[in-house]
Amino acid sequence: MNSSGSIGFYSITDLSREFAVTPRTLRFYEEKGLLNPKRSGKNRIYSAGDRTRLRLILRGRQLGLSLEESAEVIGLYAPGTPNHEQLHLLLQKIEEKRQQLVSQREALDAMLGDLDRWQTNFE
Amino acid sequence: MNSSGSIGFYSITDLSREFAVTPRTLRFYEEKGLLNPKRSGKNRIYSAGDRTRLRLILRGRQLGLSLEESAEVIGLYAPGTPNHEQLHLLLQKIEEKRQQLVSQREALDAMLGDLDRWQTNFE
DNA sequence: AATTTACATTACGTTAACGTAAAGTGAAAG
DNA sequence: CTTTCACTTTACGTTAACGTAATGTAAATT
Repeated sequence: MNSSGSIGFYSITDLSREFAVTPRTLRFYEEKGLLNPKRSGKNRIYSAGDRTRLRLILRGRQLGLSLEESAEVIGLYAPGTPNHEQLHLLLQKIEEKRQQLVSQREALDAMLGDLDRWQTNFE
Repeated sequence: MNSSGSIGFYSITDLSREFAVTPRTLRFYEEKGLLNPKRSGKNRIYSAGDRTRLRLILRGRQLGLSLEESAEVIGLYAPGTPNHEQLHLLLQKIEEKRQQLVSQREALDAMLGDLDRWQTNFE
């Protein structure tokens, strides 16, 4: 059943195609507790919520979050309504990553500086 | 001989302390062809050039370069005078990494957007 | 009925960048 | 002389995030 089931639900290949990851990746995320699709017999059925969750995981990946970190962030939205304690933790995580980006930018500048100096002043 | 040898030369612990890496790391970089210290008997003696090279490697690491990529960039300065073909490759590498940073920033924005939307519009 | 498709589970393999013993050497210090 | 550094080499171990078979099954297609 290729992208056919009732709207709002997806098979494992539906999602893997949409997000350009392998089914193995989705099963792996599930194994790690990041996704929890329903089952139709043995087959996995992903909801719109699962899909959004996946999007967040993959965005986290782009940012250099580990799956464990993504699990932390995503876990915030699992119970129901987010509470303030949890939101605080989330903002912390994000600030952390922002700092990393800044640090990387600095490293880039420094590296360019080094290379310039080396270029005119080799050895 | 703790940081004593003639100025401009360093033992393995000297460098590992200065750059906050373990001696193992320096040996590993050597094994991978990124460093080539002289020897005093069996002991490694690092020159100012080796030290600069190490700084570049570690900057590359901060930027998310693999050791292989760093090797590529650093290799440019190995023979003697850098040639234009090599400099072109270097600029390419750097542009690549800049793009990655941009992409990460976009991912960050997108993620913040998602989270905002989810916050007001949960599940 | 036979084949293909789409999925499943189990489980071993892979890569990067070191960590971590284990065992040995040469020089300096007590 | 013996202990202590500061090193060395050799080599197996570790973690993350999947890849890659191997094998099996239910459903749809031919």
